[in-house]
Amino acid sequence: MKVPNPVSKRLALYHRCVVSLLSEGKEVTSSQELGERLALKPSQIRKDLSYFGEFGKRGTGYELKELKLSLENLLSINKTWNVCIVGAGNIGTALANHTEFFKEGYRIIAFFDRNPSKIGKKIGTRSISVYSIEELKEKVRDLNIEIGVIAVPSSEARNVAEMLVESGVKGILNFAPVKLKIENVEIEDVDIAISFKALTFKIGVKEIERKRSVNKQDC
Amino acid sequence: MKVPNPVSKRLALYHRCVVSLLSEGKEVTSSQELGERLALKPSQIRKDLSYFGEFGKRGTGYELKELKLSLENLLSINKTWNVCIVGAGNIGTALANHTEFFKEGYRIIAFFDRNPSKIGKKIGTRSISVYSIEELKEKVRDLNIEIGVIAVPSSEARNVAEMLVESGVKGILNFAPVKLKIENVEIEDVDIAISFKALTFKIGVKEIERKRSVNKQDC
DNA sequence: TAGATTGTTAATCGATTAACAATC
DNA sequence: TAGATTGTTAATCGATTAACAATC
Repeated sequence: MKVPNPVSKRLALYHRCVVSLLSEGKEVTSSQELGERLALKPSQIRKDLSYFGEFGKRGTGYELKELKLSLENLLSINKTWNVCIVGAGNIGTALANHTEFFKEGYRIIAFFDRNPSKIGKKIGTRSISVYSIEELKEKVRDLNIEIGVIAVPSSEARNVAEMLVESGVKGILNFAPVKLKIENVEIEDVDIAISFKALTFKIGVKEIERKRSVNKQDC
Repeated sequence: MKVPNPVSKRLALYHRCVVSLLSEGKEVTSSQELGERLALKPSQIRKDLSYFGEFGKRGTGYELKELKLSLENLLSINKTWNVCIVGAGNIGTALANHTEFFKEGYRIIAFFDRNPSKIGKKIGTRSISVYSIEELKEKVRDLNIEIGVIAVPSSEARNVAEMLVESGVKGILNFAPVKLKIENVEIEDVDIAISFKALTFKIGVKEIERKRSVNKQDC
Protein backbone atom coordinates (compact mmCIF):
# COMPACT_ATOMS: atom_id res chain seq x y z
CA MET A 1 0.00 0.00 0.00
CA LYS A 2 1.34 3.40 -1.02
CA VAL A 3 1.87 5.79 1.88
CA PRO A 4 1.74 9.49 0.94
CA ASN A 5 5.07 11.21 1.23
CA PRO A 6 4.18 13.82 3.84
CA VAL A 7 3.14 11.08 6.28
CA SER A 8 6.67 10.50 7.57
CA LYS A 9 6.96 13.97 9.02
CA ARG A 10 3.44 13.96 10.39
CA LEU A 11 4.04 10.72 12.25
CA ALA A 12 6.96 12.43 13.96
CA LEU A 13 4.68 15.33 14.86
CA TYR A 14 2.10 12.94 16.30
CA HIS A 15 4.80 11.34 18.40
CA ARG A 16 5.92 14.70 19.77
CA CYS A 17 2.36 15.64 20.56
CA VAL A 18 1.67 12.32 22.27
CA VAL A 19 4.78 12.74 24.42
CA SER A 20 3.66 16.16 25.52
CA LEU A 21 0.10 15.00 26.25
CA LEU A 22 1.55 12.22 28.39
CA SER A 23 3.70 14.72 30.24
CA GLU A 24 0.52 16.63 31.03
CA GLY A 25 -0.74 13.52 32.81
CA LYS A 26 -3.30 12.55 30.17
CA GLU A 27 -3.96 8.90 29.37
CA VAL A 28 -6.09 8.98 26.24
CA THR A 29 -6.48 11.28 23.28
CA SER A 30 -8.57 11.50 20.13
CA SER A 31 -7.90 12.42 16.53
CA GLN A 32 -9.80 15.60 17.31
CA GLU A 33 -7.50 16.63 20.16
CA LEU A 34 -4.36 15.84 18.19
CA GLY A 35 -5.80 17.73 15.24
CA GLU A 36 -6.43 20.83 17.32
CA ARG A 37 -2.92 20.86 18.72
CA LEU A 38 -1.24 20.32 15.38
CA ALA A 39 -3.60 22.33 13.21
CA LEU A 40 -4.52 19.25 11.18
CA LYS A 41 -7.85 17.69 10.28
CA PRO A 42 -8.84 14.76 12.53
CA SER A 43 -9.60 12.68 9.45
CA GLN A 44 -6.07 13.18 8.24
CA ILE A 45 -4.63 11.85 11.46
CA ARG A 46 -6.88 8.79 11.41
CA LYS A 47 -6.05 8.18 7.78
CA ASP A 48 -2.32 8.51 8.36
CA LEU A 49 -2.40 5.99 11.20
CA SER A 50 -4.63 3.64 9.24
CA TYR A 51 -1.84 2.94 6.77
CA PHE A 52 -0.06 1.04 9.50
CA GLY A 53 -2.74 -0.60 11.60
CA GLU A 54 -5.51 0.10 14.09
CA PHE A 55 -4.19 1.96 17.08
CA GLY A 56 -7.38 3.33 18.60
CA LYS A 57 -10.62 2.14 20.16
CA ARG A 58 -13.86 3.25 18.58
CA GLY A 59 -15.87 5.41 20.93
CA THR A 60 -12.86 5.99 23.18
CA GLY A 61 -9.89 7.23 21.22
CA TYR A 62 -6.22 6.37 21.49
CA GLU A 63 -4.47 5.12 24.62
CA LEU A 64 -1.50 7.47 24.82
CA LYS A 65 1.10 5.06 26.18
CA GLU A 66 0.19 2.52 23.55
CA LEU A 67 0.09 5.05 20.72
CA LYS A 68 3.48 6.39 21.76
CA LEU A 69 5.01 2.92 21.49
CA SER A 70 3.33 2.27 18.16
CA LEU A 71 4.63 5.53 16.74
CA GLU A 72 8.11 4.75 18.02
CA ASN A 73 7.99 1.46 16.18
CA LEU A 74 6.87 3.17 13.00
CA LEU A 75 9.58 5.81 13.27
CA SER A 76 12.18 3.16 14.14
CA ILE A 77 13.11 4.98 17.32
CA ASN A 78 12.52 1.92 19.43
CA LYS A 79 16.26 1.34 19.05
CA THR A 80 19.36 3.44 19.45
CA TRP A 81 20.93 4.83 16.29
CA ASN A 82 24.62 5.58 16.26
CA VAL A 83 25.25 8.83 14.44
CA CYS A 84 28.37 10.56 13.18
CA ILE A 85 28.73 14.16 12.11
CA VAL A 86 31.05 14.99 9.25
CA GLY A 87 32.26 18.55 9.65
CA ALA A 88 33.15 19.73 13.12
CA GLY A 89 31.93 23.29 12.67
CA ASN A 90 29.18 25.30 14.26
CA ILE A 91 26.23 23.29 13.02
CA GLY A 92 27.85 20.04 14.05
CA THR A 93 28.57 21.40 17.51
CA ALA A 94 25.03 22.68 17.82
CA LEU A 95 23.70 19.20 17.06
CA ALA A 96 26.14 17.51 19.41
CA ASN A 97 24.96 19.71 22.29
CA HIS A 98 21.31 19.19 21.57
CA THR A 99 20.35 16.89 24.43
CA GLU A 100 16.94 16.06 23.02
CA PHE A 101 18.35 13.87 20.30
CA PHE A 102 19.95 11.59 22.85
CA LYS A 103 16.69 11.07 24.65
CA GLU A 104 15.07 10.06 21.41
CA GLY A 105 17.37 7.30 20.36
CA TYR A 106 20.04 9.16 18.39
CA ARG A 107 23.54 8.87 19.84
CA ILE A 108 26.11 11.14 18.25
CA ILE A 109 29.32 9.24 18.82
CA ALA A 110 31.88 10.64 16.39
CA PHE A 111 32.94 13.71 14.45
CA PHE A 112 35.00 13.64 11.29
CA ASP A 113 36.94 16.58 9.94
CA ARG A 114 39.74 17.49 7.55
CA ASN A 115 41.24 20.22 9.66
CA PRO A 116 44.32 18.85 11.52
CA SER A 117 43.82 21.37 14.32
CA LYS A 118 40.49 19.77 15.12
CA ILE A 119 41.44 16.11 14.81
CA GLY A 120 41.97 14.48 18.17
CA LYS A 121 40.02 17.19 19.99
CA LYS A 122 36.75 16.57 21.80
CA ILE A 123 33.67 18.57 20.97
CA GLY A 124 30.69 19.84 22.90
CA THR A 125 29.28 19.16 26.34
CA ARG A 126 29.50 15.43 25.71
CA SER A 127 33.14 15.50 24.61
CA ILE A 128 32.70 13.69 21.34
CA SER A 129 35.96 12.78 19.60
CA VAL A 130 36.97 14.25 16.28
CA TYR A 131 38.60 11.79 13.89
CA SER A 132 40.34 12.42 10.62
CA ILE A 133 38.10 12.09 7.61
CA GLU A 134 40.66 9.57 6.36
CA GLU A 135 39.51 7.22 9.07
CA LEU A 136 35.86 7.60 8.22
CA LYS A 137 35.19 4.24 6.61
CA GLU A 138 37.06 2.31 9.25
CA LYS A 139 35.49 4.12 12.20
CA VAL A 140 31.96 4.02 10.82
CA ARG A 141 32.24 0.25 10.62
CA ASP A 142 33.94 -0.20 13.99
CA LEU A 143 31.53 2.04 15.83
CA ASN A 144 28.46 0.63 14.12
CA ILE A 145 27.38 4.01 12.82
CA GLU A 146 24.19 3.85 10.76
CA ILE A 147 23.43 7.53 10.24
CA GLY A 148 25.74 10.24 8.94
CA VAL A 149 25.14 13.95 9.23
CA ILE A 150 26.72 16.05 6.50
CA ALA A 151 27.80 19.42 7.86
CA VAL A 152 30.57 20.32 5.44
CA PRO A 153 30.65 22.94 2.66
CA SER A 154 28.62 21.99 -0.38
CA SER A 155 31.73 21.43 -2.48
CA GLU A 156 32.65 18.45 -0.29
CA ALA A 157 29.18 17.16 0.35
CA ARG A 158 28.98 14.73 -2.56
CA ASN A 159 32.32 13.12 -1.70
CA VAL A 160 31.43 12.78 1.93
CA ALA A 161 28.07 11.28 1.05
CA GLU A 162 29.71 8.67 -1.13
CA MET A 163 32.19 7.77 1.57
CA LEU A 164 29.38 7.40 4.07
CA VAL A 165 27.39 5.14 1.78
CA GLU A 166 30.43 3.01 0.99
CA SER A 167 31.02 2.48 4.67
CA GLY A 168 27.49 1.16 5.03
CA VAL A 169 25.56 4.04 6.50
CA LYS A 170 21.79 3.64 5.99
CA GLY A 171 20.71 7.25 6.18
CA ILE A 172 22.09 10.72 5.68
CA LEU A 173 20.92 13.98 7.16
CA ASN A 174 22.27 16.60 4.80
CA PHE A 175 22.82 20.19 5.90
CA ALA A 176 24.83 21.13 2.81
CA PRO A 177 22.96 23.19 0.22
CA VAL A 178 23.14 20.62 -2.57
CA LYS A 179 20.81 18.02 -3.94
CA LEU A 180 22.58 14.68 -3.44
CA LYS A 181 21.53 12.00 -5.87
CA ILE A 182 22.87 8.76 -4.42
CA GLU A 183 21.60 5.20 -4.48
CA ASN A 184 21.22 2.80 -1.59
CA VAL A 185 20.75 5.35 1.12
CA GLU A 186 17.92 7.44 2.50
CA ILE A 187 18.60 11.16 2.45
CA GLU A 188 16.85 13.90 4.35
CA ASP A 189 17.74 17.50 3.61
CA VAL A 190 17.79 20.37 6.07
CA ASP A 191 18.34 23.42 3.93
CA ILE A 192 18.39 26.57 5.99
CA ALA A 193 19.25 28.94 3.14
CA ILE A 194 16.25 27.68 1.18
CA SER A 195 14.04 28.19 4.23
CA PHE A 196 15.18 31.80 4.49
CA LYS A 197 14.31 32.40 0.87
CA ALA A 198 10.98 30.62 1.09
CA LEU A 199 10.23 32.91 4.00
CA THR A 200 11.00 36.14 2.18
CA PHE A 201 9.14 34.85 -0.85
CA LYS A 202 6.04 34.42 1.29
CA ILE A 203 6.48 37.84 2.88
CA GLY A 204 6.76 39.34 -0.59
CA VAL A 205 3.62 37.63 -1.86
CA LYS A 206 1.70 38.79 1.19
CA GLU A 207 2.77 42.39 0.71
CA ILE A 208 1.69 42.35 -2.91
CA GLU A 209 -1.69 40.98 -1.84
CA ARG A 210 -2.02 43.67 0.80
CA LYS A 211 -1.23 46.42 -1.68
CA ARG A 212 -3.74 45.01 -4.11
CA SER A 213 -6.52 44.93 -1.53
CA VAL A 214 -5.69 48.52 -0.53
CA ASN A 215 -6.01 49.56 -4.18
CA LYS A 216 -9.35 47.82 -4.44
CA GLN A 217 -10.66 49.84 -1.53
CA ASP A 218 -9.60 52.97 -3.38
CA CYS A 219 -11.98 52.28 -6.26
CA MET B 1 -3.98 32.93 -9.42
CA LYS B 2 -3.24 30.23 -6.89
CA VAL B 3 0.41 29.24 -6.69
CA PRO B 4 1.04 25.70 -5.40
CA ASN B 5 2.66 25.63 -1.99
CA PRO B 6 5.87 23.79 -2.91
CA VAL B 7 6.73 26.48 -5.44
CA SER B 8 8.35 28.81 -2.88
CA LYS B 9 11.10 26.34 -2.08
CA ARG B 10 11.61 25.35 -5.70
CA LEU B 11 12.10 28.95 -6.75
CA ALA B 12 14.91 29.15 -4.21
CA LEU B 13 16.42 26.01 -5.69
CA TYR B 14 16.21 27.47 -9.18
CA HIS B 15 18.00 30.54 -7.95
CA ARG B 16 20.78 28.51 -6.41
CA CYS B 17 21.18 26.51 -9.59
CA VAL B 18 21.22 29.63 -11.76
CA VAL B 19 23.93 31.14 -9.57
CA SER B 20 26.08 28.07 -9.92
CA LEU B 21 25.53 27.87 -13.69
CA LEU B 22 26.63 31.50 -13.93
CA SER B 23 29.73 30.75 -11.88
CA GLU B 24 30.55 28.06 -14.43
CA GLY B 25 30.62 30.78 -17.06
CA LYS B 26 27.36 29.82 -18.76
CA GLU B 27 25.07 32.47 -20.17
CA VAL B 28 21.86 30.62 -21.00
CA THR B 29 20.07 27.59 -19.67
CA SER B 30 16.93 25.61 -20.41
CA SER B 31 14.22 24.00 -18.35
CA GLN B 32 15.81 20.71 -19.36
CA GLU B 33 19.23 21.60 -17.96
CA LEU B 34 17.77 22.95 -14.74
CA GLY B 35 15.63 19.86 -14.48
CA GLU B 36 18.59 17.54 -14.79
CA ARG B 37 20.56 19.34 -12.11
CA LEU B 38 17.70 19.48 -9.68
CA ALA B 39 16.08 16.14 -10.45
CA LEU B 40 12.86 17.83 -11.51
CA LYS B 41 10.76 17.59 -14.66
CA PRO B 42 11.39 20.40 -17.18
CA SER B 43 7.66 20.98 -17.44
CA GLN B 44 7.48 21.59 -13.71
CA ILE B 45 10.11 24.28 -13.91
CA ARG B 46 8.39 26.00 -16.81
CA LYS B 47 5.06 25.78 -15.05
CA ASP B 48 6.46 27.18 -11.78
CA LEU B 49 7.96 30.16 -13.55
CA SER B 50 4.83 30.72 -15.62
CA TYR B 51 2.89 31.69 -12.49
CA PHE B 52 4.91 34.89 -12.37
CA GLY B 53 5.60 35.85 -15.95
CA GLU B 54 7.54 34.90 -19.05
CA PHE B 55 11.23 34.71 -18.33
CA GLY B 56 12.51 32.71 -21.28
CA LYS B 57 12.79 32.91 -25.05
CA ARG B 58 11.17 30.18 -27.11
CA GLY B 59 13.73 28.24 -29.02
CA THR B 60 16.59 29.59 -26.92
CA GLY B 61 15.92 29.10 -23.24
CA TYR B 62 16.56 31.40 -20.31
CA GLU B 63 19.20 34.10 -20.17
CA LEU B 64 20.92 33.33 -16.88
CA LYS B 65 21.67 36.85 -15.71
CA GLU B 66 18.13 37.90 -16.40
CA LEU B 67 16.60 34.83 -14.80
CA LYS B 68 18.74 35.33 -11.72
CA LEU B 69 17.43 38.87 -11.29
CA SER B 70 13.84 37.76 -11.88
CA LEU B 71 14.16 35.03 -9.27
CA GLU B 72 15.69 37.48 -6.82
CA ASN B 73 12.71 39.73 -7.29
CA LEU B 74 10.31 36.86 -6.73
CA LEU B 75 12.17 35.73 -3.61
CA SER B 76 12.42 39.32 -2.37
CA ILE B 77 16.16 39.08 -2.06
CA ASN B 78 16.69 42.12 -4.21
CA LYS B 79 16.91 44.01 -0.93
CA THR B 80 18.75 43.53 2.34
CA TRP B 81 16.80 42.01 5.21
CA ASN B 82 17.82 42.83 8.75
CA VAL B 83 17.61 39.72 10.89
CA CYS B 84 17.82 39.09 14.62
CA ILE B 85 18.36 35.80 16.38
CA VAL B 86 16.62 35.16 19.66
CA GLY B 87 18.64 32.67 21.68
CA ALA B 88 22.41 33.05 21.63
CA GLY B 89 23.17 29.34 21.76
CA ASN B 90 24.83 26.96 19.38
CA ILE B 91 22.34 27.15 16.56
CA GLY B 92 22.29 30.94 16.69
CA THR B 93 26.07 31.06 16.58
CA ALA B 94 26.14 28.64 13.69
CA LEU B 95 23.80 30.89 11.72
CA ALA B 96 25.73 34.02 12.60
CA ASN B 97 28.93 32.51 11.25
CA HIS B 98 27.33 31.30 8.06
CA THR B 99 28.76 33.74 5.57
CA GLU B 100 26.48 32.67 2.74
CA PHE B 101 23.44 34.33 4.26
CA PHE B 102 25.15 37.70 4.16
CA LYS B 103 25.88 37.38 0.50
CA GLU B 104 22.26 36.65 -0.21
CA GLY B 105 20.69 39.65 1.39
CA TYR B 106 20.22 38.53 5.00
CA ARG B 107 22.12 40.61 7.56
CA ILE B 108 22.12 39.19 11.05
CA ILE B 109 22.53 42.29 13.17
CA ALA B 110 21.44 41.38 16.70
CA PHE B 111 21.14 38.57 19.20
CA PHE B 112 18.71 38.52 22.09
CA ASP B 113 19.08 36.35 25.16
CA ARG B 114 17.85 35.97 28.74
CA ASN B 115 21.15 34.84 30.18
CA PRO B 116 22.89 37.80 31.88
CA SER B 117 26.28 36.24 31.25
CA LYS B 118 25.69 36.52 27.52
CA ILE B 119 24.15 39.99 27.39
CA GLY B 120 26.61 42.63 26.23
CA LYS B 121 28.93 40.05 24.69
CA LYS B 122 29.65 39.80 20.98
CA ILE B 123 29.07 36.58 19.10
CA GLY B 124 30.68 34.89 16.14
CA THR B 125 33.21 35.90 13.54
CA ARG B 126 31.19 39.05 12.85
CA SER B 127 30.99 40.13 16.50
CA ILE B 128 27.25 40.54 16.66
CA SER B 129 26.00 42.12 19.89
CA VAL B 130 23.82 40.26 22.34
CA TYR B 131 21.03 42.33 23.89
CA SER B 132 18.71 41.50 26.74
CA ILE B 133 15.44 40.03 25.64
CA GLU B 134 13.81 42.85 27.63
CA GLU B 135 15.06 45.25 24.98
CA LEU B 136 13.72 43.20 22.11
CA LYS B 137 10.81 45.38 21.04
CA GLU B 138 12.78 48.57 21.25
CA LYS B 139 15.81 47.25 19.40
CA VAL B 140 13.84 45.51 16.68
CA ARG B 141 12.19 48.82 15.87
CA ASP B 142 15.34 50.90 16.12
CA LEU B 143 17.41 48.54 14.01
CA ASN B 144 14.70 48.01 11.42
CA ILE B 145 14.67 44.28 11.91
CA GLU B 146 12.12 42.51 9.72
CA ILE B 147 12.97 38.86 10.30
CA GLY B 148 13.36 37.06 13.60
CA VAL B 149 14.98 33.69 14.07
CA ILE B 150 13.70 31.70 17.03
CA ALA B 151 16.47 29.61 18.53
CA VAL B 152 15.23 29.24 22.09
CA PRO B 153 13.82 26.16 23.88
CA SER B 154 10.30 25.27 22.80
CA SER B 155 8.84 26.38 26.13
CA GLU B 156 9.80 29.96 25.33
CA ALA B 157 9.14 29.89 21.60
CA ARG B 158 5.52 31.07 21.70
CA ASN B 159 6.35 34.06 23.90
CA VAL B 160 9.28 35.05 21.79
CA ALA B 161 7.21 34.75 18.64
CA GLU B 162 4.54 37.03 20.06
CA MET B 163 7.13 39.60 21.10
CA LEU B 164 8.62 39.54 17.62
CA VAL B 165 5.26 40.03 15.96
CA GLU B 166 4.33 42.86 18.31
CA SER B 167 7.53 44.65 17.44
CA GLY B 168 6.59 44.47 13.78
CA VAL B 169 8.66 41.63 12.41
CA LYS B 170 7.28 40.33 9.10
CA GLY B 171 8.68 36.83 9.14
CA ILE B 172 9.90 34.21 11.58
CA LEU B 173 12.28 31.36 11.00
CA ASN B 174 11.50 28.92 13.78
CA PHE B 175 14.02 26.36 14.97
CA ALA B 176 12.05 25.44 18.10
CA PRO B 177 10.17 22.13 17.90
CA VAL B 178 6.69 23.60 18.24
CA LYS B 179 3.92 24.52 15.86
CA LEU B 180 3.43 28.26 16.28
CA LYS B 181 -0.04 29.46 15.36
CA ILE B 182 0.26 33.22 15.09
CA GLU B 183 -1.48 35.79 12.91
CA ASN B 184 0.05 38.59 10.88
CA VAL B 185 3.41 36.97 10.30
CA GLU B 186 4.90 34.45 7.94
CA ILE B 187 6.48 31.47 9.67
CA GLU B 188 8.91 28.95 8.28
CA ASP B 189 9.87 25.98 10.41
CA VAL B 190 13.24 24.24 10.48
CA ASP B 191 12.64 21.19 12.59
CA ILE B 192 15.75 19.09 12.89
CA ALA B 193 14.32 16.55 15.31
CA ILE B 194 11.46 15.86 12.92
CA SER B 195 13.95 15.43 10.07
CA PHE B 196 15.86 12.83 12.07
CA LYS B 197 12.68 10.88 12.69
CA ALA B 198 11.49 11.16 9.12
CA LEU B 199 14.86 9.73 8.14
CA THR B 200 14.68 6.70 10.41
CA PHE B 201 11.08 6.18 9.38
CA LYS B 202 12.18 5.96 5.76
CA ILE B 203 15.06 3.63 6.64
CA GLY B 204 12.62 1.43 8.52
CA VAL B 205 10.16 1.26 5.62
CA LYS B 206 12.96 0.39 3.23
CA GLU B 207 14.21 -2.43 5.42
CA ILE B 208 10.74 -3.92 5.65
CA GLU B 209 10.45 -3.78 1.85
CA ARG B 210 13.82 -5.44 1.48
CA LYS B 211 12.90 -8.23 3.85
CA ARG B 212 9.65 -8.77 2.00
CA SER B 213 11.35 -9.03 -1.36
CA VAL B 214 13.86 -11.51 0.08
CA ASN B 215 10.98 -13.63 1.35
CA LYS B 216 9.36 -13.56 -2.05
CA GLN B 217 12.50 -14.93 -3.61
CA ASP B 218 12.33 -17.81 -1.14
CA CYS B 219 8.98 -18.97 -2.51
C1' DT C 1 12.68 27.07 -43.46
C1' DA C 2 14.04 23.52 -39.77
C1' DG C 3 15.17 22.88 -35.05
C1' DA C 4 14.66 24.07 -30.47
C1' DT C 5 12.41 25.37 -26.49
C1' DT C 6 9.12 28.07 -24.43
C1' DG C 7 4.36 29.01 -22.19
C1' DT C 8 -0.03 26.92 -21.51
C1' DT C 9 -3.82 23.66 -21.74
C1' DA C 10 -5.74 19.46 -20.49
C1' DA C 11 -4.97 14.92 -18.44
C1' DT C 12 -3.10 12.47 -14.77
C1' DC C 13 -1.61 11.53 -10.53
C1' DG C 14 -1.40 11.93 -5.53
C1' DA C 15 -3.02 13.77 -1.09
C1' DT C 16 -6.64 15.43 1.74
C1' DT C 17 -11.19 15.54 3.41
C1' DA C 18 -16.03 14.44 4.25
C1' DA C 19 -19.08 11.17 5.25
C1' DC C 20 -20.58 7.12 7.40
C1' DA C 21 -20.88 2.33 8.85
C1' DA C 22 -18.66 -0.26 12.49
C1' DT C 23 -18.09 -0.71 17.20
C1' DC C 24 -16.56 0.47 21.83
C1' DT D 1 -29.49 1.70 24.36
C1' DA D 2 -27.32 6.41 23.30
C1' DG D 3 -23.12 8.80 22.55
C1' DA D 4 -18.65 8.94 20.97
C1' DT D 5 -15.01 8.04 18.04
C1' DT D 6 -12.71 5.03 15.22
C1' DG D 7 -11.31 2.98 10.52
C1' DT D 8 -12.40 3.19 5.72
C1' DT D 9 -14.65 4.41 1.42
C1' DA D 10 -15.59 7.66 -1.97
C1' DA D 11 -15.45 12.49 -3.31
C1' DT D 12 -12.76 16.45 -3.60
C1' DC D 13 -9.03 19.11 -3.98
C1' DG D 14 -4.38 20.37 -5.33
C1' DA D 15 -0.01 19.46 -7.69
C1' DT D 16 2.47 17.42 -11.37
C1' DT D 17 3.12 16.01 -15.97
C1' DA D 18 2.47 15.28 -20.91
C1' DA D 19 1.44 17.20 -24.97
C1' DC D 20 1.44 20.77 -28.22
C1' DA D 21 0.72 25.23 -30.40
C1' DA D 22 3.36 29.46 -30.39
C1' DT D 23 7.51 31.49 -31.58
C1' DC D 24 12.44 32.48 -31.40
